[in-house]
Amino acid sequence: MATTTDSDRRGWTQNPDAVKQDILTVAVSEFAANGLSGTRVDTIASRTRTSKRMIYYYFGDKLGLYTSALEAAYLKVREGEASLDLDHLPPREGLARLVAFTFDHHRRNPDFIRMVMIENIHNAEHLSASQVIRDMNVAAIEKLSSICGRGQEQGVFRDGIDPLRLHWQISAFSFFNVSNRPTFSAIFGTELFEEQTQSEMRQQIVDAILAMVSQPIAAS
Amino acid sequence: MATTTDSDRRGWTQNPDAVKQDILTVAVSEFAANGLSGTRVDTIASRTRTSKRMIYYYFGDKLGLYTSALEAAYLKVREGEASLDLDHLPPREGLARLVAFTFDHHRRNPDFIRMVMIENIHNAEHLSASQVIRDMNVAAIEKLSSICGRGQEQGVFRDGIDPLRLHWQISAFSFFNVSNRPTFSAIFGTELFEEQTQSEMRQQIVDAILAMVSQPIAAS
DNA sequence: AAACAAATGTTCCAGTCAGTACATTTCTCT
DNA sequence: AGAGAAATGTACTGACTGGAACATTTGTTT
Repeated sequence: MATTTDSDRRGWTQNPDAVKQDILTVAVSEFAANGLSGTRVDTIASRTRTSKRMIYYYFGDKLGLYTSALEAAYLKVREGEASLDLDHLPPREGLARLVAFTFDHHRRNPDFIRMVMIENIHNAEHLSASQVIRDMNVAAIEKLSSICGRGQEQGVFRDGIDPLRLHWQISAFSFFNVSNRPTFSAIFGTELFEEQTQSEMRQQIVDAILAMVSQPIAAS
Repeated sequence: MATTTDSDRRGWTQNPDAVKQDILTVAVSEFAANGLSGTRVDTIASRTRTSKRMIYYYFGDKLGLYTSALEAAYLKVREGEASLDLDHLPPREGLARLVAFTFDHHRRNPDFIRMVMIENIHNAEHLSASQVIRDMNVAAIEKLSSICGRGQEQGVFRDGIDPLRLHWQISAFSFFNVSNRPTFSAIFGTELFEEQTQSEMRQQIVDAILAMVSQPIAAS
C-alpha cells in the first residue's frame, strides 16, 4: 500500500488547509526574497507540494497571494511577541526586557522585515487594505503603553512620554539593524553584525531608550 | 528658422552628456518608485527626451542602468552633505548640527532612501560591485570621526566611542523615519509625520545621541 | 571632401509569466 | 449509491518586455 514510485499522486488525500498553509509559507519566503514584481508565481508553485492551479484557486491572483502572505508574516511575528509577559516586572526592567526582546526578535525574523520593507516600497497600499494587520499592531503598542503608564505613576519615568514615539524609536533601531544590514556591511564591513558586537549594541540601545524615558537630570 | 512643428527632430544637435544625464535622472526616479524588477525600461524611455535605443547604447542593459542610477543617487546625496562644515564648531554643537542635518537631509531625499531600500532587498549585490559608492561612504564617516576625536580630546565625550556605531545609530533614526513612513502611517496614523512632530522628534534624537556620547553620569 | 566614428531613429522578436480552459478526482450529504 | 460540490491535474495562451537588427544622421579628423 506504500508503493508510491516517486510522488504520492494516485489516490491522494485532500487537505485544503495544509495546502493553503504550504502555499503561504513558500509565498512569504519568495516574496520576502524577491519582492512583489520580482517573484514568480511559477517559482512559488514549484516549491510547493501543490500546483499553480491551487494558488489561483485559493488566492485569486498574485496580489491576493501577496496580501495573504503579508498578513501571515505579521501574524507570525506578533504571535511571537505575545509570549512576552512584562506586567510582573518593575517598569524600568520591563521596558529593558521589551527593547532587548524586540531587537532580538527582529533579527530572528528577517523575512518579516523584508516583507515590511517591500510594503514600504509599495507605499503600504496593500497593508492599508488589511484591517487585520492594523488591529494586530495597535494591540502591540498597548503592552508598551501599560509599561509607560506604570512607570509614570511610580515616578521612575518622566512625564509626557508618548508610547507611540517610544515604539517608533525602538523599532527604528531594531528594524534598521536588519533591514540595512546588506548595504551597511557592503560599505563598512561586517564587524557590526558579529554576535559579540550585536550584543553590545543591543545593550547600548536598551540604555539609550531607558535614558530617554528617565527623569531628566538637572540641566548643566 | 524656428519652424519646428512639434518636436525638434530635424537637424537635431547632439549632446551626449545631456542625454545621459536625462536618462539617469528619470531612471533614479523610476527605480526608486518601482524597484528593479518593477521598473520598465520602456517607461523610463518614454519619460526621457530620448529613446530606449540610447539607454542600451549608453548603459548596456537594464542592470547597467540600475547600477548607474544607484551611483547617481548616492553621489547626489553625498554632495549635499559635503556642504556641511563642522570643524569650526565645538564638538557637542558640531555633532548636534550633524545629527539634525542628517535627519532633515534624509527627509529631503526620499528617492535616495528608496534606492537604498531596494538595494537592501537585493542584498546589496549591485552596490558591492561599485567601488565608487564605497569610497563616498567611507569619506562620509570621516567627518564624524573628526568630531569624535576632538570631543574625546577635550574631555566632553566619553572614551571608547566607535564612530561607526555612532553613524549607525544616527542613520537608524534618520533612515527609518523615511523608509518606514508608509507602513507606520498606515497603522498608526500620520501624526508622527506632521511638521511639528517631526521637528520635536529631531530634537529628541539629537538629545539621545548627545547623551550616548557624553561622559556617563555616576551610576545610581 | 571623404572617410571613419559617434550618436540616434525605427522596427521587430523571442522569451517570460500571470492567468485561464477544460477535464478529472475526491469529498459530503442524503 | 449517487449527485452535487469542493479540490486538483494538465495544458495552453495572450500580453508584456528586455533587448537586438538594421538603417540613417551627425560630428571629427586629416
